[in-house]
Amino acid sequence: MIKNYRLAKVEQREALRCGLLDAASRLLVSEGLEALTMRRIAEEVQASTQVLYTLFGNKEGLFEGLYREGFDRLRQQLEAVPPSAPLDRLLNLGRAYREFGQSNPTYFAVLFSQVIPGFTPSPEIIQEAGPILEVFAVAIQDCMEAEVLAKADVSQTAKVIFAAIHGVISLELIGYLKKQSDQPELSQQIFELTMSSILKGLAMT
Amino acid sequence: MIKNYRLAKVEQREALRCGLLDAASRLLVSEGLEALTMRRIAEEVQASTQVLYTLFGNKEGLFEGLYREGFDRLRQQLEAVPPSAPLDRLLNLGRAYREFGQSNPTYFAVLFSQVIPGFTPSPEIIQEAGPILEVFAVAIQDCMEAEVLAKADVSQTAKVIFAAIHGVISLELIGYLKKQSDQPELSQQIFELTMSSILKGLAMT
DNA sequence: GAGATGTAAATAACAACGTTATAATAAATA
DNA sequence: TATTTATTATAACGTTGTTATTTACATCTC
Repeated sequence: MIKNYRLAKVEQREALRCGLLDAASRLLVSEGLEALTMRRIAEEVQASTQVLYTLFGNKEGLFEGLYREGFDRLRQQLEAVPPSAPLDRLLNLGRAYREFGQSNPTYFAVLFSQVIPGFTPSPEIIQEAGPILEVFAVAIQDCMEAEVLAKADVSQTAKVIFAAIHGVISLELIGYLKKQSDQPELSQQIFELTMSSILKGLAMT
Repeated sequence: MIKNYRLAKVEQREALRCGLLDAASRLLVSEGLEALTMRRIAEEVQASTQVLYTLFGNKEGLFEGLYREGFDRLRQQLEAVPPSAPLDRLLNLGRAYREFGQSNPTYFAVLFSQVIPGFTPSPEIIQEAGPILEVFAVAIQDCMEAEVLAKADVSQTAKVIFAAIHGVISLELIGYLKKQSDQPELSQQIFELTMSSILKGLAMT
């Protein structure tokens, strides 16, 4: 009986935690980073700001939850890429990553831009990025075994490919790849060219 | 006489403007983004916050000045790269970019991270990035003429190379390329591997 | 030259933010 | 039942960007 009470307690607590994170997530997506204030989040679930501090400690703690959520969404989007020939799959993973950034720009900013001035993501949070790199790593491993990529350190290769892709999308989201006055240079072209180039380069021994 | 007074006025005004931007720049480098508040900047030159608003309008206006300064510093660092064989020069330009990011992480954040929640850089500011891409473009043009890179659209190629390099440095600065538990993976290795791979890929017809 | 005028600066205030001290309320323990 | 603990709501504090108000001052008009 007492145990049930306690269990209910922690469950309720966890539910409240999830509800707050969910509200924060919704605010982030629908109204952007500006709307993501402690008062606004609390108001969204009709609670006081105090609960945010008992559950998350401070705003950084709440952001850690958003990190996890963001990485999870990204991972799910990557894992939803259907199987295909090794190299095609790698290309499609890259395209899925781009699509994630474009459809969730605010989450992308939370994950990869420093949206809180003095806040550097903790080692624990950085470790949350592991599964994303892992998805790329297995696809790369397949490519190496199919001999469409040169055999090399898989982890390093994954980081190289991920970084290149990430660079294009970062610049694109800020607006640095927009056309300047003359011909309309499509960001997608740059993206595809970057992917094909880096893969070509990594295919050589 | 009257003209001299007016001239002196605008000169004084411009001097004050430069002084404020300089103070902001110093604060940004020495104490980071957290210290970059309107009150702190004004205090640094012993003035009231009001002058900041008459000269820059608001904080975003002041940040536009920092954008220009940041891009200028980056351009200078790139132009300081000594001439060498085309491909070597391109590699050294990449390394200079990396060095800029590592020695000026806060400026890097201003230029490429969205440090003000609701603020997207204006087209004018984005155009400030032109000279940087241009430095890469001429080096790439040389590489194409020397036939160490395949002939292609120079502007597009510049963006591809820049994006790949930028991706590595972005991830590195946030901390995502740090070693995870086992072998100490040097970020520099990833950087060099990314550059050589993308250049190899772009060398093929 | 004296008063009107318009501009820029200093001061103080405002709204909103993250955070915390205080007080009240519920629950667990003895 | 009494007491201690934990959690919440309320209100407040300090700081932020920004603005209203006042004050100083240089310029223009008569």
